[in-house]
Amino acid sequence: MSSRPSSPASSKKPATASNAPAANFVRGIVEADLAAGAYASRRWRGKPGDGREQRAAGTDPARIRTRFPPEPNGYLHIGHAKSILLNFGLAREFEGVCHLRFDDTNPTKEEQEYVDAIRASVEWLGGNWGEHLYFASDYFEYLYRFAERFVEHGLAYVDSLPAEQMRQYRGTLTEPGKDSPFRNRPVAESLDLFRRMRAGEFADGQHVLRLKIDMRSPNINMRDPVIYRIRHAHHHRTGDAWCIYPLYDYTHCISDALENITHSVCTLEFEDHRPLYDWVLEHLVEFGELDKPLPHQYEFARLNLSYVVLSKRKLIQLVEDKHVDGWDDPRMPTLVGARRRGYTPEGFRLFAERIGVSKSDSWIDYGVLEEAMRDDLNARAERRVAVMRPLKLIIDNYPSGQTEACHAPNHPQKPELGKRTMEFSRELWIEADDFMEQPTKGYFRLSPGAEVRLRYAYVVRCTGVERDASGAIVAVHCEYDPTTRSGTPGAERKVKGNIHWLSAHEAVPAQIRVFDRLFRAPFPGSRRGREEMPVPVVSADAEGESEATVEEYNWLDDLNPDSKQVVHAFVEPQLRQCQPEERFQFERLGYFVADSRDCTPEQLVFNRTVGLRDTWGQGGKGGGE
RNA sequence: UGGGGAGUCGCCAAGUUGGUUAAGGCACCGGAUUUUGAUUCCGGCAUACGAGGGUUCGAAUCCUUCCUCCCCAGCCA
Repeated sequence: MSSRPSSPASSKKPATASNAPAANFVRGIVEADLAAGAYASRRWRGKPGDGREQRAAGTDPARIRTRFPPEPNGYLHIGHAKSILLNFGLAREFEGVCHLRFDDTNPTKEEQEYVDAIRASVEWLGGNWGEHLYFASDYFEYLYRFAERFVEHGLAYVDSLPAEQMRQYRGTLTEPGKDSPFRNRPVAESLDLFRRMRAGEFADGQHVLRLKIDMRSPNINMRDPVIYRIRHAHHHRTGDAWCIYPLYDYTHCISDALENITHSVCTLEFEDHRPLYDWVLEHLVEFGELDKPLPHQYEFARLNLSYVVLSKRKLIQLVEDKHVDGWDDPRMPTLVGARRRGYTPEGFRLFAERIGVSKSDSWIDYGVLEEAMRDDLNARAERRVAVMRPLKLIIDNYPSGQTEACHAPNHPQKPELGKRTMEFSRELWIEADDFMEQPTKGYFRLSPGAEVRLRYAYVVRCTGVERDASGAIVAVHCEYDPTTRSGTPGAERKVKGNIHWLSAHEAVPAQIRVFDRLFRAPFPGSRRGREEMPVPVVSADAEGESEATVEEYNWLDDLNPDSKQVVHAFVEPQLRQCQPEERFQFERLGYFVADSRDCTPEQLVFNRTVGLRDTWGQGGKGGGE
């Protein structure tokens, strides 16, 4: 970029993300596959099916098929947004289809409530799965039948080793495992046992079905992975029809194949599972159960965001220990939380486009997400006026009782959005931050003797302040210059300071909830990124999803005690007509959204989505607040 | 010390059949517009591609040694 090609045209910014997607390795793979016609021969009968069922049908109209496969055991979060946008984005970009598939093979963890919440969040983000809403539990019969095939071919066996012993037989990262004594159980016996497992003759944990691969493989996933376990548990969709449930590695690849998925995109930690994914599918082709071309798995780096925790365990703890007000608390990194906060699907799309997709573990600064939201909101949100910390301003030379209409554009760059009217009068509310009795250097708002423009109205000069008995300022006095009214030739008069205001007689009270990051450290629980680490190392559970931080002390110690403030503000009267979830920019303050739960015409409640960029105080806190 | 991955500007990230001056975004720094200290605009911003060797007329791209980080030992996904 330091170099400057001679071509003048190239000095212009390229097209925006939306119409010129950035290159990434997954797109590259899809393009190459398409160019080679790798998936052109696939047949599709209109719904998932095995090789024989698809074989009879016509060509698959979808050029590629991807899928977003959540387990319905919790709420989706910002990390999932990356995956959703990638998978649905690829489908849209390449004339394909993206399926929404619930990976519901563990009945003890999954609930209908979560499938509903997940559907709503994916839909909100713009994921359009059309007819293609599927459940791994829809494939239980196929999975069972295929499992019998593996047993029949001598490639699976029922193991009766207790869990603890099985672990010992598995070996370690550096030592090979050894064969289970049940490994060479006769096919007929395994088949009989497996059928009786299904029939419910055994207790949980008594037997499992394992693939027979290689106990000495350096890849632990290939050391005879368990593919079925006994669980006498009620499943949210299949009820009590089954008491044996297939495991992820066995289920996922087959589900992909049954659904004609071409590109199965998942996160990095599954790289080691890919050989197993291929092993299972290749054998099913040999058995005649599936046809080629087979789906392929590709892995990308999951999202890590500074100042945010995304592990399920931590999110649950935040909610259960009441550090937040629920899963949709605007401070939560859940999609329901982000939505309530006022974040937009379009903002997420912009964000996803900016961070890209690669295989290197990376940490995205939270500011990148905020900037993406600002960019989206700036372009779309109508402007309104709110005064968050009201201070009375009295215009001594303006007749008491007189009012006049001022006109404020709803959007400075979009005149077609029209204007709204604000009543100007003698007594106004201004932002307490917009007055300083003893201004610091560089401050160009109101101070004794200083001039400032009241946006869309007049230039005023501060003449003094009024105090109460304790000496606290209760009002600021000023005089206006009648020749400077906005929209008249006199408005040419330029003053540097430009502040917003609300007429005291028409200002409407409103509650505004101001949120800051939930954590004050960039990597909660880690010493990284902190100048001082006085906190001693505390325990960290071994549990947790793979989140890239090593926990060196209690992550809860990094909670930001001031992440939520409730202020009693005033807003302009037309806001009484706002709809839940309607978004605005409150001029000079930031972007706000009418709270989806609590905002009513009688009691207005707004959430601050994100502040405006503030280069004055230079620093995250900004000049305001 | 087994296997699988990754290391390109402060943060992301293109680029890898080797070929003149290493895309782009975000951040940052200037400057111009501006009735939001916002937006917009214009300009700047890696002799450098984890480190060391080597091959070559020429390497981020090939070879080699080394270093660092991430993932894997659930009857979770």
